[in-house]
Amino acid sequence: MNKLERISPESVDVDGGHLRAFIERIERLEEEKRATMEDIKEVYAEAKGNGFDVKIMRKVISLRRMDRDKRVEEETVLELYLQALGEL
Amino acid sequence: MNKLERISPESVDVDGGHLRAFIERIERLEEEKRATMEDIKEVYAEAKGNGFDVKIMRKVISLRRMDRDKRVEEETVLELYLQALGEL
Amino acid sequence: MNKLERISPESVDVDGGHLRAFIERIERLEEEKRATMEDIKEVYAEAKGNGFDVKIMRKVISLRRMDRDKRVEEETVLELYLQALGEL
Amino acid sequence: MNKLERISPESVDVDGGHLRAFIERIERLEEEKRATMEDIKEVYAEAKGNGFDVKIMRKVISLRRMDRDKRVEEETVLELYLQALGEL
DNA sequence: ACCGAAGTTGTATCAC
DNA sequence: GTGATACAACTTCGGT
Repeated sequence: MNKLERISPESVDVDGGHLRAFIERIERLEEEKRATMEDIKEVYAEAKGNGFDVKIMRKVISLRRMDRDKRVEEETVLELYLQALGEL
Repeated sequence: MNKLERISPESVDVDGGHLRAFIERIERLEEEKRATMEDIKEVYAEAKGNGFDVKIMRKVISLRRMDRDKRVEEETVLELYLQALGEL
Repeated sequence: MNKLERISPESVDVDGGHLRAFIERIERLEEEKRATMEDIKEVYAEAKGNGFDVKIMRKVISLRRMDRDKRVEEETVLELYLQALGEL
Repeated sequence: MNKLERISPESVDVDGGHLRAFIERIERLEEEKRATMEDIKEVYAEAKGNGFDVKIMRKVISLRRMDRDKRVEEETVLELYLQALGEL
């Protein structure tokens, strides 16, 4: 038995091709995300160029995002209530 | 110039006693936080023992926290608006 | 009230007052925790103001915490051994 | 009319329609970004389901990203050199 | 003991 | 460069 085989024998048989495929899918998606983030920055820059206050815009967007999140959470709680009632 | 003096000479004169004091203050506060987290767990356990659903309780508390956060954010936006108006 | 009595829908009487009391105890504790977290941040800020590197401080504290946990674990094992010996 | 709209409406000539358009473009892009992040999480989950270690995968991707950034940086420096040479 | 979800911590990005 | 925001990574917690 050589040195490499002695190290973590159970993980020696990793399917490199399979792993590589996953890695590359993720990297492609991350590149997509990065591009979208660039686009967002550009829109902010354009808005700023039109005299709008970026800081305020961010806050407004953050507030609207909170509203959405809150709505989702409310639905989740409702579902939990209904489940709990069903189990009584 | 010897080896030690070449390595990050500007950080050689760290005031160890001063640093230690900061570290210990933080560690004391972290211990305090840990204790509070323990207390919270105990209250959840007690509530569960009284027939309440911990998962639902967590969601409810999360919702109420969101409400508070949203209120704070609204105030922040309001302040930003007032600032922006003052600058017009 | 036992489990069976809770089954019929008309007796789905969640004790709101009781629940509210638990919720409020938890929220009070969470506020306490939040305040402690604020304090910690302030100490880091103060340390930074005194020229210390916050990132490194965090590392130091993290290492000391690991050591502490390790020491506690070792003491637990030791106690188990001692108990076992006492029972021989 | 809500709280925010009540503030000196007559002297604040923000172009609401224009602002709204910017906000909505950003929100649309953020939704796109969120969807991509979801996709990434799904790929990780699928990889995990195939027996791969997500934590290690993240490390691998992070290392490859650093390499890529480093390579891009080096190319940038190289271009600067070439430009400088061209200007001699 | 593991899993998924939630929360926390640490780091990077961004606007000023 | 600094403080604030957002993201990524890690830990915790309750349930199975």
